[in-house]
Amino acid sequence: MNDDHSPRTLETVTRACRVIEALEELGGAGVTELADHLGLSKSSTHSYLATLREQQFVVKSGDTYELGLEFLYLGTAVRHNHDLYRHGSEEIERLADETGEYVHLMAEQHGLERNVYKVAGENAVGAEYHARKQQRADYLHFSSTGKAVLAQLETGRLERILDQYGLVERTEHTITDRERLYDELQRVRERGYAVNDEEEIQGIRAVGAPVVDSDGTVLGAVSVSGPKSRFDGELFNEELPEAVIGSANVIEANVNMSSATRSL
Amino acid sequence: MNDDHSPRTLETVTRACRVIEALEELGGAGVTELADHLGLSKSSTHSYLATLREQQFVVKSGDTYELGLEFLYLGTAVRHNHDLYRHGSEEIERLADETGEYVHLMAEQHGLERNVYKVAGENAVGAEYHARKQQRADYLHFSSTGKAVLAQLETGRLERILDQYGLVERTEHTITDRERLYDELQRVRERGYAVNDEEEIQGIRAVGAPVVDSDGTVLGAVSVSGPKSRFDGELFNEELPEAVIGSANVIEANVNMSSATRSL
DNA sequence: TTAACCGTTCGCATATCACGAACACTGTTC
DNA sequence: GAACAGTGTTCGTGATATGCGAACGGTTAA
Repeated sequence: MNDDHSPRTLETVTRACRVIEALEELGGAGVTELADHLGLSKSSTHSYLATLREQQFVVKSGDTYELGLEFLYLGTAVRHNHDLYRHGSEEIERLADETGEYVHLMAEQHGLERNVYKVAGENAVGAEYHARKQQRADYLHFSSTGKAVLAQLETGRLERILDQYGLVERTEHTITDRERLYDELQRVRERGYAVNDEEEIQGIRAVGAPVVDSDGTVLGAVSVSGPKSRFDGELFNEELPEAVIGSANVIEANVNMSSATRSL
Repeated sequence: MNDDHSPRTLETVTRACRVIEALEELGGAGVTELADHLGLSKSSTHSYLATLREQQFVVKSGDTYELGLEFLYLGTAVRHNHDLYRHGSEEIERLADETGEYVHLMAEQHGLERNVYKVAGENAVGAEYHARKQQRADYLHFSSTGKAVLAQLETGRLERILDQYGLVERTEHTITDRERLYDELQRVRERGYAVNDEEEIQGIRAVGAPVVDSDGTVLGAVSVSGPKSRFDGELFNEELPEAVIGSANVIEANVNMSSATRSL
Protein backbone atom coordinates (compact mmCIF):
# COMPACT_ATOMS: atom_id res chain seq x y z
CA MET A 1 0.00 0.00 0.00
CA ASN A 2 3.02 2.23 0.20
CA ASP A 3 4.26 3.79 -3.03
CA ASP A 4 7.30 5.36 -1.48
CA HIS A 5 10.40 3.59 -2.76
CA SER A 6 11.09 6.55 -5.02
CA PRO A 7 11.54 5.10 -8.49
CA ARG A 8 14.42 5.78 -10.80
CA THR A 9 14.04 9.12 -12.51
CA LEU A 10 15.82 10.65 -15.48
CA GLU A 11 17.74 13.79 -14.63
CA THR A 12 17.65 14.98 -18.21
CA VAL A 13 13.86 14.87 -18.19
CA THR A 14 13.71 16.61 -14.83
CA ARG A 15 15.89 19.39 -16.18
CA ALA A 16 13.73 19.71 -19.28
CA CYS A 17 10.69 20.16 -17.05
CA ARG A 18 12.50 22.82 -15.08
CA VAL A 19 13.37 24.60 -18.30
CA ILE A 20 9.69 24.63 -19.25
CA GLU A 21 8.62 25.91 -15.85
CA ALA A 22 11.30 28.57 -15.89
CA LEU A 23 10.22 29.77 -19.32
CA GLU A 24 6.70 30.09 -18.02
CA GLU A 25 7.73 31.96 -14.88
CA LEU A 26 9.99 34.33 -16.73
CA GLY A 27 7.59 34.72 -19.63
CA GLY A 28 10.37 33.83 -22.05
CA ALA A 29 14.11 34.21 -21.60
CA GLY A 30 17.49 34.23 -23.27
CA VAL A 31 20.01 31.42 -22.97
CA THR A 32 22.28 33.09 -20.44
CA GLU A 33 19.43 34.30 -18.27
CA LEU A 34 17.94 30.80 -18.19
CA ALA A 35 21.28 29.17 -17.50
CA ASP A 36 21.77 31.44 -14.48
CA HIS A 37 18.23 30.82 -13.31
CA LEU A 38 18.65 27.05 -13.46
CA GLY A 39 22.27 26.77 -12.44
CA LEU A 40 23.22 25.03 -15.66
CA SER A 41 25.97 25.82 -18.09
CA LYS A 42 25.15 28.00 -21.05
CA SER A 43 25.93 25.22 -23.49
CA SER A 44 23.72 22.68 -21.76
CA THR A 45 20.88 25.14 -21.49
CA HIS A 46 21.24 25.79 -25.17
CA SER A 47 20.89 22.08 -25.90
CA TYR A 48 17.68 21.86 -23.92
CA LEU A 49 16.19 24.85 -25.67
CA ALA A 50 17.27 23.60 -29.09
CA THR A 51 15.66 20.23 -28.43
CA LEU A 52 12.40 21.65 -27.12
CA ARG A 53 12.34 23.94 -30.10
CA GLU A 54 12.88 21.10 -32.54
CA GLN A 55 9.96 19.31 -30.90
CA GLN A 56 7.90 22.50 -31.38
CA PHE A 57 7.33 22.91 -27.67
CA VAL A 58 9.29 26.13 -27.66
CA VAL A 59 9.59 29.03 -30.10
CA LYS A 60 12.38 31.48 -30.53
CA SER A 61 11.69 35.09 -31.44
CA GLY A 62 14.82 37.11 -31.82
CA ASP A 63 17.12 35.97 -29.06
CA THR A 64 14.48 34.99 -26.55
CA TYR A 65 12.92 31.58 -26.19
CA GLU A 66 9.26 31.18 -25.21
CA LEU A 67 6.83 28.37 -24.63
CA GLY A 68 4.97 27.56 -27.83
CA LEU A 69 1.27 27.28 -28.52
CA GLU A 70 1.68 23.51 -28.35
CA PHE A 71 1.09 23.94 -24.63
CA LEU A 72 -2.20 25.67 -25.29
CA TYR A 73 -3.19 22.75 -27.48
CA LEU A 74 -2.17 20.19 -24.89
CA GLY A 75 -3.88 22.16 -22.15
CA THR A 76 -7.22 22.30 -23.90
CA ALA A 77 -6.88 18.64 -24.79
CA VAL A 78 -6.30 17.78 -21.13
CA ARG A 79 -9.30 19.85 -20.13
CA HIS A 80 -11.58 18.24 -22.70
CA ASN A 81 -10.50 14.79 -21.58
CA HIS A 82 -11.14 15.57 -17.95
CA ASP A 83 -14.32 14.00 -16.54
CA LEU A 84 -15.18 17.06 -14.49
CA TYR A 85 -15.05 19.32 -17.51
CA ARG A 86 -16.80 16.94 -19.87
CA HIS A 87 -19.70 16.41 -17.54
CA GLY A 88 -19.56 19.57 -15.50
CA SER A 89 -18.88 22.59 -17.69
CA GLU A 90 -22.50 23.21 -18.62
CA GLU A 91 -23.71 22.84 -15.08
CA ILE A 92 -21.01 25.22 -13.91
CA GLU A 93 -22.12 27.81 -16.42
CA ARG A 94 -25.69 27.39 -15.29
CA LEU A 95 -24.67 27.83 -11.65
CA ALA A 96 -22.76 31.01 -12.50
CA ASP A 97 -25.86 32.33 -14.22
CA GLU A 98 -28.08 31.40 -11.30
CA THR A 99 -25.89 32.89 -8.60
CA GLY A 100 -24.24 35.66 -10.57
CA GLU A 101 -20.98 34.93 -8.75
CA TYR A 102 -17.64 33.34 -9.47
CA VAL A 103 -17.90 29.59 -9.92
CA HIS A 104 -14.94 27.22 -9.90
CA LEU A 105 -14.44 23.61 -10.82
CA MET A 106 -11.34 22.15 -9.20
CA ALA A 107 -9.54 18.83 -8.95
CA GLU A 108 -6.80 17.50 -6.74
CA GLN A 109 -3.54 16.31 -8.26
CA HIS A 110 -0.41 15.39 -6.33
CA GLY A 111 -1.99 16.71 -3.14
CA LEU A 112 -2.56 20.17 -4.56
CA GLU A 113 -5.52 21.99 -5.98
CA ARG A 114 -5.77 22.51 -9.72
CA ASN A 115 -8.22 24.66 -11.57
CA VAL A 116 -10.22 22.79 -14.22
CA TYR A 117 -12.72 25.44 -15.24
CA LYS A 118 -14.07 28.72 -13.95
CA VAL A 119 -16.90 31.01 -14.94
CA ALA A 120 -17.57 34.55 -13.82
CA GLY A 121 -21.22 35.30 -13.10
CA GLU A 122 -22.76 38.65 -13.86
CA ASN A 123 -22.00 40.24 -10.50
CA ALA A 124 -18.78 38.36 -9.99
CA VAL A 125 -16.23 40.50 -8.27
CA GLY A 126 -12.67 40.02 -7.18
CA ALA A 127 -9.91 40.72 -9.66
CA GLU A 128 -7.48 39.81 -6.91
CA TYR A 129 -9.14 36.54 -6.21
CA HIS A 130 -9.26 35.81 -9.89
CA ALA A 131 -5.55 36.42 -10.17
CA ARG A 132 -4.83 34.28 -7.16
CA LYS A 133 -6.72 31.39 -8.67
CA GLN A 134 -4.51 31.72 -11.70
CA GLN A 135 -1.81 30.07 -9.61
CA ARG A 136 -0.07 26.99 -10.87
CA ALA A 137 -1.36 24.89 -8.01
CA ASP A 138 -2.31 25.69 -4.46
CA TYR A 139 -2.79 24.01 -1.09
CA LEU A 140 -6.01 22.25 -0.29
CA HIS A 141 -6.57 23.24 3.32
CA PHE A 142 -7.69 26.84 2.90
CA SER A 143 -10.14 26.74 0.04
CA SER A 144 -13.73 25.50 0.09
CA THR A 145 -13.06 23.13 -2.79
CA GLY A 146 -9.86 21.91 -1.18
CA LYS A 147 -11.54 21.14 2.11
CA ALA A 148 -14.44 19.49 0.33
CA VAL A 149 -11.95 17.17 -1.36
CA LEU A 150 -9.83 16.55 1.74
CA ALA A 151 -12.94 15.54 3.65
CA GLN A 152 -13.51 12.70 1.20
CA LEU A 153 -10.03 11.21 1.21
CA GLU A 154 -9.13 8.11 3.15
CA THR A 155 -7.21 9.08 6.28
CA GLY A 156 -3.97 7.59 4.99
CA ARG A 157 -3.84 9.84 1.95
CA LEU A 158 -5.04 12.82 3.95
CA GLU A 159 -2.19 12.44 6.40
CA ARG A 160 0.41 11.93 3.70
CA ILE A 161 -0.71 15.15 2.01
CA LEU A 162 -0.63 17.12 5.25
CA ASP A 163 2.79 15.69 6.07
CA GLN A 164 4.09 16.68 2.68
CA TYR A 165 2.82 20.24 2.49
CA GLY A 166 1.96 21.24 6.06
CA LEU A 167 -0.70 23.79 6.97
CA VAL A 168 0.65 26.97 5.44
CA GLU A 169 -0.95 30.16 6.74
CA ARG A 170 -2.33 32.31 3.95
CA THR A 171 -4.42 34.74 6.01
CA GLU A 172 -5.07 35.15 9.73
CA HIS A 173 -8.17 32.95 9.30
CA THR A 174 -6.37 30.01 7.75
CA ILE A 175 -6.64 26.82 9.77
CA THR A 176 -3.08 25.94 10.74
CA ASP A 177 -3.78 23.44 13.48
CA ARG A 178 -4.11 19.82 12.49
CA GLU A 179 -6.74 18.94 15.09
CA ARG A 180 -8.86 21.93 14.15
CA LEU A 181 -8.65 20.87 10.53
CA TYR A 182 -9.79 17.34 11.36
CA ASP A 183 -12.78 18.79 13.25
CA GLU A 184 -13.54 21.06 10.34
CA LEU A 185 -13.40 18.16 7.87
CA GLN A 186 -15.73 16.19 10.10
CA ARG A 187 -18.23 19.04 9.92
CA VAL A 188 -17.78 19.16 6.14
CA ARG A 189 -18.68 15.49 5.93
CA GLU A 190 -21.73 16.00 8.11
CA ARG A 191 -23.05 19.01 6.22
CA GLY A 192 -22.04 17.83 2.78
CA TYR A 193 -20.30 21.09 1.89
CA ALA A 194 -17.30 23.15 2.93
CA VAL A 195 -16.90 26.83 3.69
CA ASN A 196 -13.97 29.16 3.16
CA ASP A 197 -14.35 32.14 5.46
CA GLU A 198 -11.53 34.49 4.44
CA GLU A 199 -9.06 31.67 4.95
CA GLU A 200 -7.46 32.15 1.57
CA ILE A 201 -8.02 35.83 0.83
CA GLN A 202 -9.18 38.61 3.12
CA GLY A 203 -12.74 39.61 2.38
CA ILE A 204 -13.57 36.60 0.24
CA ARG A 205 -15.87 33.78 1.26
CA ALA A 206 -16.76 30.64 -0.63
CA VAL A 207 -18.95 27.56 -0.45
CA GLY A 208 -17.81 24.30 -2.02
CA ALA A 209 -19.14 20.79 -2.47
CA PRO A 210 -17.31 17.63 -3.51
CA VAL A 211 -18.05 15.68 -6.67
CA VAL A 212 -17.88 12.01 -5.84
CA ASP A 213 -17.76 9.04 -8.14
CA SER A 214 -20.11 6.07 -7.85
CA ASP A 215 -17.24 4.04 -6.33
CA GLY A 216 -16.75 6.76 -3.74
CA THR A 217 -13.60 8.35 -5.15
CA VAL A 218 -13.51 12.15 -5.23
CA LEU A 219 -13.21 13.67 -8.66
CA GLY A 220 -12.96 17.23 -7.38
CA ALA A 221 -15.26 19.99 -6.17
CA VAL A 222 -17.47 22.90 -7.18
CA SER A 223 -17.45 26.27 -5.46
CA VAL A 224 -19.12 29.65 -5.53
CA SER A 225 -17.14 32.58 -4.17
CA GLY A 226 -17.64 36.25 -3.57
CA PRO A 227 -17.22 39.21 -1.21
CA LYS A 228 -17.91 38.76 2.49
CA SER A 229 -20.33 41.68 2.41
CA ARG A 230 -22.63 39.81 0.08
CA PHE A 231 -21.96 36.27 1.33
CA ASP A 232 -23.93 36.40 4.55
CA GLY A 233 -27.08 35.29 6.36
CA GLU A 234 -29.50 32.98 4.64
CA LEU A 235 -27.74 33.19 1.29
CA PHE A 236 -24.44 32.01 2.73
CA ASN A 237 -25.86 29.46 5.14
CA GLU A 238 -28.63 27.93 3.11
CA GLU A 239 -29.16 29.05 -0.46
CA LEU A 240 -25.61 28.81 -1.72
CA PRO A 241 -24.82 25.50 0.01
CA GLU A 242 -27.99 24.08 -1.47
CA ALA A 243 -27.18 25.38 -4.93
CA VAL A 244 -23.59 24.17 -4.83
CA ILE A 245 -24.51 20.72 -3.55
CA GLY A 246 -27.20 20.55 -6.20
CA SER A 247 -24.72 21.32 -8.95
CA ALA A 248 -22.24 18.80 -7.58
CA ASN A 249 -24.99 16.18 -7.63
CA VAL A 250 -25.92 16.99 -11.22
CA ILE A 251 -22.30 16.56 -12.25
CA GLU A 252 -22.07 13.29 -10.33
CA ALA A 253 -25.15 12.06 -12.14
CA ASN A 254 -23.68 13.00 -15.52
CA VAL A 255 -20.43 11.26 -14.72
CA ASN A 256 -22.10 8.09 -13.51
CA MET A 257 -24.46 8.04 -16.44
CA SER A 258 -21.57 8.20 -18.84
CA SER A 259 -19.57 5.53 -17.09
CA ALA A 260 -22.67 3.32 -17.03
CA THR A 261 -23.25 3.64 -20.77
CA ARG A 262 -19.55 3.13 -21.40
CA SER A 263 -19.64 -0.28 -19.75
CA LEU A 264 -22.38 -1.67 -21.97
CA MET B 1 20.96 34.06 -42.73
CA ASN B 2 20.65 30.30 -42.71
CA ASP B 3 19.76 28.65 -39.42
CA ASP B 4 20.14 25.15 -40.76
CA HIS B 5 23.22 23.59 -39.20
CA SER B 6 20.95 21.47 -37.03
CA PRO B 7 22.14 22.04 -33.47
CA ARG B 8 22.97 19.38 -30.98
CA THR B 9 19.89 17.95 -29.46
CA LEU B 10 19.20 15.76 -26.41
CA GLU B 11 17.64 12.41 -27.20
CA THR B 12 16.29 12.01 -23.69
CA VAL B 13 14.38 15.25 -24.00
CA THR B 14 13.10 14.32 -27.45
CA ARG B 15 11.81 11.04 -26.06
CA ALA B 16 10.15 12.83 -23.16
CA CYS B 17 8.33 15.05 -25.64
CA ARG B 18 7.21 12.01 -27.58
CA VAL B 19 5.90 10.47 -24.37
CA ILE B 20 3.85 13.60 -23.72
CA GLU B 21 2.47 13.66 -27.24
CA ALA B 22 1.64 9.97 -27.11
CA LEU B 23 -0.20 10.39 -23.81
CA GLU B 24 -2.24 13.15 -25.40
CA GLU B 25 -3.03 11.13 -28.53
CA LEU B 26 -3.97 8.03 -26.60
CA GLY B 27 -5.79 9.99 -23.91
CA GLY B 28 -3.75 8.23 -21.26
CA ALA B 29 -2.06 4.85 -21.42
CA GLY B 30 -0.39 2.07 -19.48
CA VAL B 31 3.34 1.41 -19.48
CA THR B 32 3.34 -1.49 -21.90
CA GLU B 33 0.97 0.17 -24.31
CA LEU B 34 3.12 3.29 -24.37
CA ALA B 35 6.33 1.31 -24.73
CA ASP B 36 4.93 -0.45 -27.78
CA HIS B 37 3.65 2.81 -29.20
CA LEU B 38 7.04 4.49 -28.86
CA GLY B 39 9.29 1.53 -29.60
CA LEU B 40 11.01 1.81 -26.23
CA SER B 41 11.60 -0.85 -23.64
CA LYS B 42 9.10 -1.19 -20.85
CA SER B 43 11.66 -0.25 -18.23
CA SER B 44 12.77 2.91 -20.01
CA THR B 45 9.20 3.98 -20.61
CA HIS B 46 8.55 3.51 -16.95
CA SER B 47 11.44 5.80 -16.08
CA TYR B 48 10.07 8.55 -18.31
CA LEU B 49 6.62 8.28 -16.82
CA ALA B 50 7.97 8.17 -13.27
CA THR B 51 10.01 11.31 -13.91
CA LEU B 52 7.18 13.24 -15.54
CA ARG B 53 4.98 12.21 -12.67
CA GLU B 54 7.46 13.38 -10.08
CA GLN B 55 7.56 16.72 -11.86
CA GLN B 56 3.75 16.78 -11.69
CA PHE B 57 3.38 16.88 -15.45
CA VAL B 58 1.70 13.50 -15.45
CA VAL B 59 -0.75 11.82 -13.11
CA LYS B 60 -1.38 8.16 -12.55
CA SER B 61 -4.85 6.84 -11.86
CA GLY B 62 -4.91 3.13 -11.32
CA ASP B 63 -2.50 1.70 -13.83
CA THR B 64 -2.89 4.34 -16.51
CA TYR B 65 -0.82 7.47 -16.83
CA GLU B 66 -2.37 10.71 -18.09
CA LEU B 67 -1.25 14.26 -18.74
CA GLY B 68 -1.79 16.40 -15.67
CA LEU B 69 -3.59 19.71 -15.27
CA GLU B 70 -0.17 21.36 -15.23
CA PHE B 71 -0.55 21.46 -19.00
CA LEU B 72 -3.82 23.35 -18.68
CA TYR B 73 -2.06 25.83 -16.45
CA LEU B 74 0.86 26.23 -18.85
CA GLY B 75 -1.50 26.51 -21.80
CA THR B 76 -3.53 29.33 -20.34
CA ALA B 77 -0.33 31.04 -19.24
CA VAL B 78 0.99 30.85 -22.81
CA ARG B 79 -2.26 32.25 -24.14
CA HIS B 80 -2.32 35.12 -21.67
CA ASN B 81 1.26 36.01 -22.53
CA HIS B 82 0.56 36.01 -26.24
CA ASP B 83 0.30 39.46 -27.79
CA LEU B 84 -2.56 38.49 -30.05
CA TYR B 85 -4.65 37.30 -27.12
CA ARG B 86 -3.75 40.14 -24.79
CA HIS B 87 -4.64 42.78 -27.31
CA GLY B 88 -7.08 40.90 -29.48
CA SER B 89 -9.42 38.80 -27.40
CA GLU B 90 -11.94 41.57 -26.77
CA GLU B 91 -11.99 42.65 -30.37
CA ILE B 92 -12.47 39.06 -31.45
CA GLU B 93 -15.44 38.71 -29.15
CA ARG B 94 -16.90 41.91 -30.52
CA LEU B 95 -16.44 40.67 -34.09
CA ALA B 96 -18.17 37.40 -33.24
CA ASP B 97 -21.08 39.40 -31.82
CA GLU B 98 -21.22 41.65 -34.85
CA THR B 99 -21.11 38.91 -37.47
CA GLY B 100 -22.73 36.10 -35.49
CA GLU B 101 -20.27 33.68 -37.05
CA TYR B 102 -17.21 31.72 -35.99
CA VAL B 103 -14.22 33.94 -35.39
CA HIS B 104 -10.65 32.69 -35.08
CA LEU B 105 -7.40 34.23 -33.95
CA MET B 106 -4.41 32.31 -35.26
CA ALA B 107 -0.64 32.55 -35.20
CA GLU B 108 2.11 30.85 -37.16
CA GLN B 109 4.72 28.77 -35.33
CA HIS B 110 7.30 26.55 -36.97
CA GLY B 111 5.61 27.06 -40.33
CA LEU B 112 2.28 25.76 -39.11
CA GLU B 113 -0.94 27.35 -38.01
CA ARG B 114 -1.80 27.42 -34.32
CA ASN B 115 -5.07 28.41 -32.77
CA VAL B 116 -4.75 31.22 -30.20
CA TYR B 117 -8.39 31.98 -29.51
CA LYS B 118 -11.77 31.33 -31.04
CA VAL B 119 -15.28 32.54 -30.37
CA ALA B 120 -18.54 31.19 -31.72
CA GLY B 121 -21.04 33.86 -32.73
CA GLU B 122 -24.73 33.40 -32.25
CA ASN B 123 -25.42 31.79 -35.62
CA ALA B 124 -22.09 30.03 -35.79
CA VAL B 125 -22.38 26.68 -37.41
CA GLY B 126 -20.02 23.88 -38.20
CA ALA B 127 -19.35 21.30 -35.55
CA GLU B 128 -17.10 19.61 -38.05
CA TYR B 129 -15.13 22.72 -38.73
CA HIS B 130 -14.87 23.35 -35.05
CA ALA B 131 -13.46 19.88 -34.51
CA ARG B 132 -11.04 20.29 -37.35
CA LYS B 133 -9.70 23.48 -35.87
CA GLN B 134 -9.05 21.54 -32.68
CA GLN B 135 -6.07 20.05 -34.48
CA ARG B 136 -2.66 20.25 -32.95
CA ALA B 137 -1.34 22.35 -35.81
CA ASP B 138 -2.25 22.60 -39.44
CA TYR B 139 -0.82 23.77 -42.75
CA LEU B 140 -0.96 27.40 -43.71
CA HIS B 141 -1.81 27.20 -47.39
CA PHE B 142 -5.47 26.25 -47.24
CA SER B 143 -6.92 28.50 -44.57
CA SER B 144 -7.77 32.18 -44.85
CA THR B 145 -5.63 33.01 -41.83
CA GLY B 146 -2.78 30.88 -43.11
CA LYS B 147 -2.75 32.58 -46.50
CA ALA B 148 -3.03 35.99 -44.86
CA VAL B 149 0.10 35.17 -42.89
CA LEU B 150 2.00 33.58 -45.77
CA ALA B 151 1.35 36.68 -47.88
CA GLN B 152 3.25 38.77 -45.34
CA LEU B 153 6.35 36.61 -45.02
CA GLU B 154 9.62 37.42 -46.72
CA THR B 155 10.05 35.16 -49.73
CA GLY B 156 12.92 33.27 -48.11
CA ARG B 157 10.85 32.08 -45.19
CA LEU B 158 7.87 31.42 -47.42
CA GLU B 159 9.89 29.11 -49.63
CA ARG B 160 11.47 27.31 -46.71
CA ILE B 161 8.03 26.60 -45.28
CA LEU B 162 6.67 25.36 -48.60
CA ASP B 163 9.75 23.20 -49.06
CA GLN B 164 9.32 21.69 -45.64
CA TYR B 165 5.64 20.88 -45.72
CA GLY B 166 4.62 20.94 -49.39
CA LEU B 167 1.14 21.81 -50.61
CA VAL B 168 -0.95 19.04 -49.16
CA GLU B 169 -4.39 18.65 -50.72
CA ARG B 170 -7.17 18.79 -48.16
CA THR B 171 -10.17 19.18 -50.48
CA GLU B 172 -10.55 19.37 -54.24
CA HIS B 173 -10.36 23.16 -53.96
CA THR B 174 -7.04 23.26 -52.13
CA ILE B 175 -4.33 25.11 -54.01
CA THR B 176 -1.63 22.54 -54.65
CA ASP B 177 0.35 24.36 -57.32
CA ARG B 178 3.15 26.61 -56.19
CA GLU B 179 2.70 29.18 -58.94
CA ARG B 180 -1.02 29.43 -58.33
CA LEU B 181 -0.32 29.96 -54.64
CA TYR B 182 2.13 32.76 -55.41
CA ASP B 183 -0.51 34.44 -57.58
CA GLU B 184 -3.07 34.02 -54.83
CA LEU B 185 -0.76 35.51 -52.24
CA GLN B 186 -0.13 38.45 -54.53
CA ARG B 187 -3.88 39.06 -54.68
CA VAL B 188 -4.05 38.77 -50.91
CA ARG B 189 -1.44 41.48 -50.58
CA GLU B 190 -3.31 43.71 -53.02
CA ARG B 191 -6.70 43.33 -51.38
CA GLY B 192 -5.44 43.21 -47.80
CA TYR B 193 -7.36 40.04 -46.96
CA ALA B 194 -7.42 36.35 -47.85
CA VAL B 195 -10.25 34.02 -48.74
CA ASN B 196 -10.73 30.33 -48.11
CA ASP B 197 -13.25 28.97 -50.56
CA GLU B 198 -13.84 25.37 -49.45
CA GLU B 199 -10.09 24.77 -49.63
CA GLU B 200 -9.94 23.29 -46.15
CA ILE B 201 -13.40 21.85 -45.63
CA GLN B 202 -16.18 21.25 -48.12
CA GLY B 203 -18.97 23.77 -47.71
CA ILE B 204 -17.03 26.16 -45.50
CA ARG B 205 -15.80 29.57 -46.57
CA ALA B 206 -13.75 32.06 -44.60
CA VAL B 207 -12.30 35.55 -44.81
CA GLY B 208 -9.07 36.38 -43.01
CA ALA B 209 -6.85 39.39 -42.49
CA PRO B 210 -3.29 39.57 -41.17
CA VAL B 211 -2.29 41.35 -37.98
CA VAL B 212 0.98 43.12 -38.62
CA ASP B 213 3.38 44.69 -36.17
CA SER B 214 4.68 48.24 -36.50
CA ASP B 215 8.03 46.83 -37.71
CA GLY B 216 6.19 44.87 -40.37
CA THR B 217 6.37 41.41 -38.80
CA VAL B 218 3.20 39.32 -38.90
CA LEU B 219 1.81 38.39 -35.53
CA GLY B 220 -0.97 36.24 -36.96
CA ALA B 221 -4.40 36.68 -38.48
CA VAL B 222 -8.11 37.02 -37.78
CA SER B 223 -10.82 35.16 -39.64
CA VAL B 224 -14.55 34.77 -39.86
CA SER B 225 -15.88 31.47 -41.19
CA GLY B 226 -19.20 29.92 -42.00
CA PRO B 227 -21.28 27.92 -44.44
CA LYS B 228 -20.98 28.59 -48.16
CA SER B 229 -24.73 29.08 -48.40
CA ARG B 230 -24.55 32.14 -46.19
CA PHE B 231 -21.11 33.40 -47.22
CA ASP B 232 -22.01 34.88 -50.57
CA GLY B 233 -22.57 38.05 -52.56
CA GLU B 234 -22.05 41.41 -50.96
CA LEU B 235 -21.55 39.93 -47.49
CA PHE B 236 -18.73 37.71 -48.61
CA ASN B 237 -17.12 40.17 -51.00
CA GLU B 238 -17.44 43.43 -49.12
CA GLU B 239 -18.95 43.42 -45.67
CA LEU B 240 -16.99 40.58 -44.11
CA PRO B 241 -13.64 41.59 -45.61
CA GLU B 242 -14.21 45.10 -44.32
CA ALA B 243 -15.17 43.86 -40.86
CA VAL B 244 -12.24 41.45 -40.63
CA ILE B 245 -9.71 44.02 -41.82
CA GLY B 246 -11.19 46.50 -39.38
CA SER B 247 -10.75 44.09 -36.50
CA ALA B 248 -7.21 43.29 -37.54
CA ASN B 249 -6.46 46.99 -37.57
CA VAL B 250 -7.91 47.49 -34.12
CA ILE B 251 -5.72 44.70 -32.79
CA GLU B 252 -2.69 46.16 -34.53
CA ALA B 253 -3.42 49.51 -32.91
CA ASN B 254 -3.70 47.90 -29.48
CA VAL B 255 -0.44 46.04 -29.95
CA ASN B 256 1.43 49.10 -31.13
CA MET B 257 -0.02 51.25 -28.40
CA SER B 258 1.19 48.81 -25.78
CA SER B 259 4.66 48.49 -27.26
CA ALA B 260 4.88 52.27 -27.46
CA THR B 261 4.02 52.74 -23.79
CA ARG B 262 6.36 49.94 -22.84
CA SER B 263 9.33 51.73 -24.35
CA LEU B 264 8.91 54.86 -22.25
C1' DT C 1 -2.74 -24.51 -9.90
C1' DT C 2 -1.03 -22.67 -13.78
C1' DA C 3 -0.41 -19.28 -16.99
C1' DA C 4 -0.48 -14.93 -19.01
C1' DC C 5 -0.86 -10.51 -18.34
C1' DC C 6 0.20 -6.31 -16.03
C1' DG C 7 3.70 -2.58 -13.50
C1' DT C 8 7.96 -2.27 -11.24
C1' DT C 9 13.00 -2.91 -9.85
C1' DC C 10 17.91 -3.63 -10.58
C1' DG C 11 22.70 -4.46 -12.58
C1' DC C 12 25.54 -3.71 -16.26
C1' DA C 13 27.59 -1.94 -20.69
C1' DT C 14 27.62 1.90 -23.57
C1' DA C 15 26.02 5.79 -25.55
C1' DT C 16 24.83 10.48 -23.94
C1' DC C 17 25.02 14.42 -21.85
C1' DA C 18 27.45 18.47 -19.07
C1' DC C 19 31.04 21.27 -19.08
C1' DG C 20 34.44 24.73 -20.52
C1' DA C 21 36.78 26.88 -24.06
C1' DA C 22 36.46 28.95 -28.34
C1' DC C 23 33.66 30.99 -31.96
C1' DA C 24 30.62 34.51 -34.34
C1' DC C 25 28.06 38.41 -33.84
C1' DT C 26 26.08 42.69 -31.85
C1' DG C 27 26.15 47.06 -29.61
C1' DT C 28 28.59 50.00 -26.70
C1' DT C 29 32.25 52.83 -25.11
C1' DC C 30 36.04 55.58 -25.25
C1' DG D 1 37.46 53.27 -35.23
C1' DA D 2 39.16 49.82 -32.18
C1' DA D 3 38.69 47.38 -28.09
C1' DC D 4 35.33 45.49 -25.14
C1' DA D 5 31.50 43.39 -22.84
C1' DG D 6 27.61 41.47 -23.83
C1' DT D 7 24.91 38.12 -26.44
C1' DG D 8 23.92 33.09 -28.75
C1' DT D 9 26.21 29.17 -30.70
C1' DT D 10 29.52 25.15 -31.62
C1' DC D 11 32.56 21.36 -30.45
C1' DG D 12 35.76 17.89 -28.06
C1' DT D 13 36.23 15.28 -24.14
C1' DG D 14 35.58 12.71 -19.91
C1' DA D 15 32.31 11.28 -16.43
C1' DT D 16 27.91 9.28 -15.83
C1' DA D 17 23.30 8.87 -16.64
C1' DT D 18 20.48 6.15 -19.42
C1' DG D 19 18.59 1.91 -22.08
C1' DC D 20 18.06 -2.64 -22.02
C1' DG D 21 16.91 -7.33 -20.51
C1' DA D 22 15.96 -10.29 -16.99
C1' DA D 23 13.74 -11.03 -12.84
C1' DC D 24 10.31 -9.73 -9.37
C1' DG D 25 5.56 -8.99 -7.28
C1' DG D 26 0.98 -8.58 -8.20
C1' DT D 27 -3.65 -9.43 -10.38
C1' DT D 28 -6.89 -11.81 -13.37
C1' DA D 29 -8.34 -15.69 -16.08
C1' DA D 30 -8.42 -20.27 -17.32
